[in-house]
Amino acid sequence: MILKKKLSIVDLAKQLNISPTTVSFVLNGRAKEKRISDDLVERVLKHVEEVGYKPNALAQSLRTGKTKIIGLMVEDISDPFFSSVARLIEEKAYKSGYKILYCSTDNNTEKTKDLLDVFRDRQVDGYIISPPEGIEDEVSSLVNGGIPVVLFDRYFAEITTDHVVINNEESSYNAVVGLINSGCKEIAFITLDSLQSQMQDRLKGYERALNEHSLNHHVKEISFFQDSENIIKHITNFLTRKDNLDAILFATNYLGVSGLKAIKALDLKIPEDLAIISFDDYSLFELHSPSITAIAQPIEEIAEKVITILLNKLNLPAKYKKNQAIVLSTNLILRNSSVK
Amino acid sequence: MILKKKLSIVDLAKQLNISPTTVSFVLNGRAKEKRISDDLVERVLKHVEEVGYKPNALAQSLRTGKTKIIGLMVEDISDPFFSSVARLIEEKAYKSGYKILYCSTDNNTEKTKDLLDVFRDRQVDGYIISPPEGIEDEVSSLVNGGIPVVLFDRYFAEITTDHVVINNEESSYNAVVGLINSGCKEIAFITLDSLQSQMQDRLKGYERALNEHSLNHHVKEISFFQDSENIIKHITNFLTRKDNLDAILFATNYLGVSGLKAIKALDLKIPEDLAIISFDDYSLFELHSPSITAIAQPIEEIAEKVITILLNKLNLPAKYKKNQAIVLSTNLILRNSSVK
DNA sequence: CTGAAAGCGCTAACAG
DNA sequence: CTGTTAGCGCTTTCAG
Repeated sequence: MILKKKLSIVDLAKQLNISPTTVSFVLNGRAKEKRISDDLVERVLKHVEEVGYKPNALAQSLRTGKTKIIGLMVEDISDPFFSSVARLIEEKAYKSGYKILYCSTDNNTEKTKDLLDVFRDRQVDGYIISPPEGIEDEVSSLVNGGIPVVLFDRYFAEITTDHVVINNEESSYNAVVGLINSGCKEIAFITLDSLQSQMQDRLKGYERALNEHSLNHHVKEISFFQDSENIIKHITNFLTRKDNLDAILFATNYLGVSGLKAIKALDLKIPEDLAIISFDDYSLFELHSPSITAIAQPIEEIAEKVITILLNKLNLPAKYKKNQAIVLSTNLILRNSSVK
Repeated sequence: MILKKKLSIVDLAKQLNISPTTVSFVLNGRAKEKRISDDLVERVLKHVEEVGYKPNALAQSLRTGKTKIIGLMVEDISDPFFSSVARLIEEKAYKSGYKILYCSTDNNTEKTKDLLDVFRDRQVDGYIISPPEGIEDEVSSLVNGGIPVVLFDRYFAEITTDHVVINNEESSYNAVVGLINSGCKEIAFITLDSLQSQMQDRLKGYERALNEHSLNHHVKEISFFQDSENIIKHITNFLTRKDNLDAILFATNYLGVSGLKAIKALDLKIPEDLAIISFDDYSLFELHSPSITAIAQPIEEIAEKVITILLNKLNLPAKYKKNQAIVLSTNLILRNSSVK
């Protein structure tokens, strides 16, 4: 079925006794424009079909400078939030003829810089990035170079970029207020020791809610760079030291999962001993006993916005597009873990 | 920091007053071989560093026919099993200088064929595929064309390929025997209506165990192509009709998750009313009440084998490599859901 | 309407 | 040791 020998456009031209130019025009749908006879067009198309000719995308890219490849850099593709978003982005990208070159950054600044180089070398047409700290300069220079970049999940306040994020501050504010209303007084916030915008905003929301109600702050910042084993240890330690807590808000899904494991090991009752809310929803939280209240991100909307903005930029000259900062709303899914 | 203007190897040569060839040789580490003076080598390297020159990977690829890109096709990147494997593969690939072009096949044969075309057009150097049914011919022609392909999770018995799978039959056999030993008599197997090898093998193991103990078969095959909503409905319906069941083995993680939801909705007690075992472990199963016994796949080993085999083939001429069929063992993690 | 020819940036024979 | 040069396969300008 599939031919061994790779045909080039020149081969086709020879076989058809016409010039490569003509073949190229026909293939690129510029026949009308170039006033090529319908007869010829059909003959070319038919022959292309017959011999199963496929243009060499590499040569095309080298010539046109366009690769039809989007570079997707997420924190960790095995995280359910990121893999779900990636899945949807992929789908929409393929529909528009774009392929995805992807990688996980591990939130590692140096690794990410290397990866950006790799992507640049391969001349990806556009970037979708959930950036780690410290790559402002690299992103800036991409943007200034007129290359489409969309950040998501977090962004850099200092530089102007397209980005789509959620209303992090409001989301954690609302979650904490919910806990307060259900009678909690000593509410902890377990988060990452991260300066990334989304983490800082979640922290702000938590603090604002507590301040408005004159409650004590209990913030536990966990280092991102460790395995779940260690995260559980740190949470366990925190919970043991702070034995007066009556509620916890987890800043990410995997902190939530690790937290649940710690709580289980400590044999604490949810929500009696500890009310729980976690950022990011997924099946685990629904099926847990008791079910876990979660701040669900609008995954589909995020993916939709990200890819729409990017495709738009890809198709229109840079000058016509101004940057978009999209802030989407989360959905607080009330379950049994947060009501005393 | 990053330069706007793209430098070519010819520019460098001019600036250094030498020929592009020399620059190319130095850059490709063939200086010694070509007996280029250490002095010159250093001068070139220094200059390259200074001006921040990066070769154009596209041109390199067009010239050499190598892209240093691996095409990764999984069933669904948002599935925790596949995303975990993908994560590990990615990491190892990058370490060897390979990038990953990925896509989800949705188990859709036509879509996969298209995707294979796309990958071929982009001249990926090698393929890692968890194949849907019906792409034997395409895989064959790739393999026959001398292109490195490694299948995983499933394979095609009819064609010889490198692949890494798990001992599916034995795994489900052992799981079912476990259920039988703990007193279960009416054991259901909830699986997909799939002819893929891994599904068929899991079914075989189930049937063999039942036959050896002269127990009744209760197989429910669910169509792959529907959302989880519908899967839950089908499972609910099945459980309602078959109200004499005392155990279920789920053939995949998401069937397991859907099953748990159905069971919860029906208010059945695990393991009293129904003992449960599911293929594929993850955090949900450990934290569930009761915790769910799972057949854990050796994710790291799978990724390790897959990428090792592929890199090997990539680096050695096809003739020297014979195909490897790796069968890895699973780990039955006994938890509370399977002991009556 | 069609063809010749000039590159895109790189590699590698081949010739000094 | 180093330079010239011919492509890899495609697009596109410019001339018919």
